[in-house]
Amino acid sequence: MKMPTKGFSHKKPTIKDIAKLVGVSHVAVSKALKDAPDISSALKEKVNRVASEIGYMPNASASYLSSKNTAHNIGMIVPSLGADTAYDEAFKAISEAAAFKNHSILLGVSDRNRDLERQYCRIMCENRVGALIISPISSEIEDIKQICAQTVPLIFIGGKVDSKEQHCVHLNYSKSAALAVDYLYALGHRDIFLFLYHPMNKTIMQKKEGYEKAMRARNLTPTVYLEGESADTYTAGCVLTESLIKSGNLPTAIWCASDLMAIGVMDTLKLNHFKIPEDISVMGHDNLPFSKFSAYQLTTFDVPKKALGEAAVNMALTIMENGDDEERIHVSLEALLIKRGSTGKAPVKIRDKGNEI
Amino acid sequence: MKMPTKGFSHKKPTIKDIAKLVGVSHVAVSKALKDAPDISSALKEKVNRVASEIGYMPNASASYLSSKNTAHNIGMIVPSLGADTAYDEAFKAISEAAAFKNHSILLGVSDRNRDLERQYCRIMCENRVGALIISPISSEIEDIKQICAQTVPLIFIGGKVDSKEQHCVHLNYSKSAALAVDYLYALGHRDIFLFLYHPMNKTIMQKKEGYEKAMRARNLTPTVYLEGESADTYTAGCVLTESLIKSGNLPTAIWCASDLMAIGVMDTLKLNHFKIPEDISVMGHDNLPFSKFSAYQLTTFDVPKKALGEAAVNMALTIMENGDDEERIHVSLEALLIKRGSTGKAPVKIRDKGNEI
DNA sequence: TTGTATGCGTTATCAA
DNA sequence: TTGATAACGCATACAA
Repeated sequence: MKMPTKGFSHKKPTIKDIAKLVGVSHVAVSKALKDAPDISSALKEKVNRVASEIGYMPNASASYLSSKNTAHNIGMIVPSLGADTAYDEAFKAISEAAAFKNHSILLGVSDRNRDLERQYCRIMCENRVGALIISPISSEIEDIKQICAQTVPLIFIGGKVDSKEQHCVHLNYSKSAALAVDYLYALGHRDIFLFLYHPMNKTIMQKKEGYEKAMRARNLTPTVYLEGESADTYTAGCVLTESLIKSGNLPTAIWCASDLMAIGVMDTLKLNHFKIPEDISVMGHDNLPFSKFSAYQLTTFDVPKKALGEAAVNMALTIMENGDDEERIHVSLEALLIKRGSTGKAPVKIRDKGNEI
Repeated sequence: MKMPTKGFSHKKPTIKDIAKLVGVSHVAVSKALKDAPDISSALKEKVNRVASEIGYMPNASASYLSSKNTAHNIGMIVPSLGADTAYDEAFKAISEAAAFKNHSILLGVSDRNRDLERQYCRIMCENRVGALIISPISSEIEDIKQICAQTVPLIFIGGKVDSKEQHCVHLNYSKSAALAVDYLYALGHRDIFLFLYHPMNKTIMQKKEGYEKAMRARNLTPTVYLEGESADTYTAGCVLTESLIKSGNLPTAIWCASDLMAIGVMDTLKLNHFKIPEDISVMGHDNLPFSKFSAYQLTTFDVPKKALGEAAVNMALTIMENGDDEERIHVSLEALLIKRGSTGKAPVKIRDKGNEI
């Protein structure tokens, strides 16, 4: 029989211990601790005093098990947390709102690994989180739905899922595409390329289709390049740009599917003595923290990360309080164009030979 | 009586349901599910088949309540997750190792708010995490210790706590200071400033003292500037640099306590037509993702974030498996100098009037 | 205003 | 190899 010196995983005081010390039943203590209306304030005071004296700490597992209606945690699964995404901000919004109601967040980073994502789903289910906020790594969500069915309500966030059959906070990326082409066209650009990366999920497809549609609507030829993986779009931007420079096939404007990719493009252009935006305009997407640095001044789209988190956590809390009824909640958010110094008027020589009507 | 259509927070299958269907006691099912040696493989197979058929999902709360020795989660509290820190990487290392053992991470972001930090400590305790990995916002950890005492073992990470009485993975920042001065001195710099920000916690103090000691050891005069807050060190870097430019009091090299601050410094210098590193060298600390961008090429210190997370999670898992014995575990990590283009030889005119012996 | 009895889902102990 | 029973800490319905 092991007896840890520090007393962990050993005997923590329970409401029964308090009950003994105060001289009442553990039921009275339970009620007193949660400030029930049918307990005398004298007893409440006594109970609370003794509780803090002996270092009583409620046991969330026991509480949950006993009263089945109140889950104590919220789950969240994201593909990444690092510089390439902005889920840290969404997490902060979620976590803060949850902490306010004494819930905590179980966070899993799937690292764009399907097996890990499923593993986290299972963990969340076993922990009976009140809701699982998930930005899936793919639009194929059948396996996720199957794992969590009947156990945990799902809230999908991000650009990959936009179904009326699921709760979701959806980011509309096709709108970004329309705005990007609009903006560059107004600056005189006719030769606009789009840089994408693998995998070709719904997020990327929306940008691609939105871009192609907007270009064709103006009688312009869409040109799409695809390179690299979502885990390292910076390098993809560098590689693409270098090959374009070599082939002498540069447009007057490049829109990149991610800020990091745009940074790679700008770095490569500058190394090759191109001026931004005088020679070429560059745009990104996501408004990541470094985009505003004066060395880049990247024109980009701000995705409302905080609003995303807030919408999601509100859904989660609603579900946890009122149950998950038939009706699916659906929130749609759009990115906002942030104009900075990386974009400017199209260079004159190019504009002259452009296909203006 | 509410009956949620989707069946959440309602009746999930339990081992008793499996027991009924298979025709054995729930105890046999419990054992079968965990592959106990004293159960026939025939029964195991049957049980597992039925379990997956009816969508059985273990209940971690019940499991924990029953067998007190195995906590199922690990807690983690950090001051921030965003671009100004690098805890996302540490988190990933921790989370991955934990998921491997079917543990999940309860994450709290204190946002450098003391009340929130305490709130999260309480939540972690109520959830009975097996260990709490915390990077406290201050070196004053008495309140944290008091809240968690007897309930949750603490593992301190980062530069703020370096006590033999606590488990900790400590980052030694004074070593960085020595290396920074060493390196700049070897490049010919004699006029080296240190830029710091509030609050003056242990992390900052280590850099300050290490720097001053190293400078004095070379008969150089230490010059320390203090500006802004940890939440926005970029602006602090800009402000400090502008005022130095105005007063014409620029050194040949500046070492900043954070990369973000160094970026602010570089941006401001470049806006004022200073060349880096020809006119002035700039160094940072932390090797954040943007430091390597070719527009900055920031010489900095890489703090071993992954190693930090790995050391911490190993401690946590050890404690969860073997209990928390008397002996405190102590790991010390040092940052590694990353030489890039933002530092170079001291400008000649300055070197001539420098105080060389 | 307080107490008794019962149950939540699982594991541990011991007996069969 | 399996099963009956008790226990984990707390909350609820109902009784006192």
